Amino acid sequence: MSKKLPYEFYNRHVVEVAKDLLGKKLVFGNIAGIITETEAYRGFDDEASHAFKGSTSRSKIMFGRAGYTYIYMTYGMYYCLNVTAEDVGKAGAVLIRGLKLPEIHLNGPGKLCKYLQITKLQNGIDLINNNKIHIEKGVKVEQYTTTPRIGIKKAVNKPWRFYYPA
DNA sequence: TCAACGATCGTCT
DNA sequence: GACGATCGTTGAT
Repeated sequence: MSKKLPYEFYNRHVVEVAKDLLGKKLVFGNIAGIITETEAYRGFDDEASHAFKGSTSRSKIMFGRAGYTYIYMTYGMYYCLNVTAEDVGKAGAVLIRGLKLPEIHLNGPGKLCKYLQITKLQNGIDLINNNKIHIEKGVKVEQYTTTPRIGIKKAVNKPWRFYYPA
């Protein structure tokens, strides 16, 4: 039996998906860790989202099916790992900002992708039907903290960042 | 074609 | 607390 999270987990409001991803187990090839920090980005009603102004060659994956990787380069130096959410036509993505590994706690999306060797080659991977790269049921999260998102200049008041002490 | 900008991070003050 | 590195994406010519 598979422990992979089903399509129904991702095909919900992106804020709900972001909260529920806390404590889940991200499997990325030979590396696996617990997700400790996420941020939600939503099309149309979220000015800070890449998808706010509609679908582009970069953001079109956010408008597609839920449960896919969305990876992009930022500041010319770092990649960021996202997981798409919500139904086809409704853009949504959850930025994975923190990951707890047995040997190290990765804080920050750039460091996380550097450590996991994530590049845009891994963009658009189906997490529901992939045995190397997917997300599984993890640990129970007793409580978590909600704050505004980090590193953006638009929609700074939206409390769509979630994390818990690991 | 081209110029401005950015969901970051390490380093310097 | 402030700043520079570095380059793909975007929207304007």
